[in-house]
Amino acid sequence: MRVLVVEDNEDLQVAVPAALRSAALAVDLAVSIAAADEALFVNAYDCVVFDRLLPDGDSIRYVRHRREQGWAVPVLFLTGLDTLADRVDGFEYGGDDYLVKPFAVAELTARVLSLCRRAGTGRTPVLRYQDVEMDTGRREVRRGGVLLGLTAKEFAVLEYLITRTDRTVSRSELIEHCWDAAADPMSNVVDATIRRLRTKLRTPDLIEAVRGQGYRLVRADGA
Amino acid sequence: MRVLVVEDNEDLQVAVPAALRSAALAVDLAVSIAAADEALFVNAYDCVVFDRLLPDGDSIRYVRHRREQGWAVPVLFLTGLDTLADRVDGFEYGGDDYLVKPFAVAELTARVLSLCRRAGTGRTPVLRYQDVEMDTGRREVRRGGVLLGLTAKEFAVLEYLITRTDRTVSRSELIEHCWDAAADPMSNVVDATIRRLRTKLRTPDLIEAVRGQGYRLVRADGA
DNA sequence: TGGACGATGACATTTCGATGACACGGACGG
DNA sequence: CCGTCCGTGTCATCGAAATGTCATCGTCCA
Repeated sequence: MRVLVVEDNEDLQVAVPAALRSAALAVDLAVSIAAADEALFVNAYDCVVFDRLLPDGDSIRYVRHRREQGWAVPVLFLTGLDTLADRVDGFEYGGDDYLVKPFAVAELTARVLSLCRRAGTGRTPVLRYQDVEMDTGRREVRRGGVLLGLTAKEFAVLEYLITRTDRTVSRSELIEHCWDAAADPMSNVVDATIRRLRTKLRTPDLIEAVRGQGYRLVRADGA
Repeated sequence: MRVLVVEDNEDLQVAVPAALRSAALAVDLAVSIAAADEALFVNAYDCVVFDRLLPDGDSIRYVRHRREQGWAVPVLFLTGLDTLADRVDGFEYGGDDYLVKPFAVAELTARVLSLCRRAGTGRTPVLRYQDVEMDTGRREVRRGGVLLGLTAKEFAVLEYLITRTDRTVSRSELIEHCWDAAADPMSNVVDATIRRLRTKLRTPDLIEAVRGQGYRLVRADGA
């Protein structure tokens, strides 16, 4: 899951991405509406975190504008203006959630995860595939009850695959959703991550490679 | 199925063809309208993906021009100009579909496949010929319910034949639609692929050779 | 009966995924 | 502040699968 954070406050520019990354999200940062527009132009995000007030304007106006054109990516606004009127504005103008400063980064993380999930295959806090259980809230994965120590990237990739069981997912799709803008689409990062995942899962063929297409988890009915 | 991608952005020049190829499409690349015109003159394509803005002009003007001459190949425009007015323009001037940047390459692939299919046998998700079923979305082929492991080329050739049941398809036509520009029309790649297909289909005469003409699938009513 | 054409199988080449070794950088603890 | 560990990305290499090439054989028809 990939998130764009649009924030001009220097403290939050550090804290917010850090918190989201530790939740296995890929995070890009933009410091203005113009920069955000550019990033949204180039990449596919699963969620956007907008500060209300940015150097080049009020982000609500921007989001409203995009919504009118059918843009559907979930948005969470951060704001210090905590009046009820503003809160209403946030929702009316295309915001999906709202967080009033000061806020706990943990809370932000939880809300962003929820928004990402909402956009995807219907909010499931615990994902299952055969005897693999992913607790997306705690960021824990168990295989047959045994806790596997997955890293953030491994978690992100497995989550993406597991929410798309039975579908083949291309490398570029994985890069697009599990890595941030710094990722090189030509490298074999995905391969490397898949390999580490397979090792930790202790069953290499749980994740199947589809030659020329990508990877997939096959819905195994009986087994 | 063969697709022409017209794109001047270097990142997309890599990513888009890669994604389409992984969907078993043969892809050629042009970097300008002039190059595209040349390619369209020389080869037959099942679909064209046009970037809106190219170094030598707006591709919409070009497509409109070609449409006026009766040109009917499906076109998908990629654009960053996401105003409603532009969207309308895209359709009015001969575009069959429209994708606003940023887009997920998976989405692009899905739309292109859909356009290719629409142009052919009118959007059939599952193609059938006798007891052969092709799931074009999933890229799977079954014979009497049994999954056959077809490779990308085999799939492409069978798909082309099956959507033209009862018609004889020449080798050059197959080369043109299932291979990219690098293919040598004099070689017997087609023969080799047909042979492998026959083997996997387990019935050699399912694909019939027409001496001096090419190959065809015959609509067998009783059998 | 000879020649053109398709079928076939062996083999060469290319492509792609798997793998392990290593490099880099940030986090953390001493 | 330094050293170590861990997560992550990169690279070279290997091997298997896919694809392309070639020589040969069979067959159909003039």
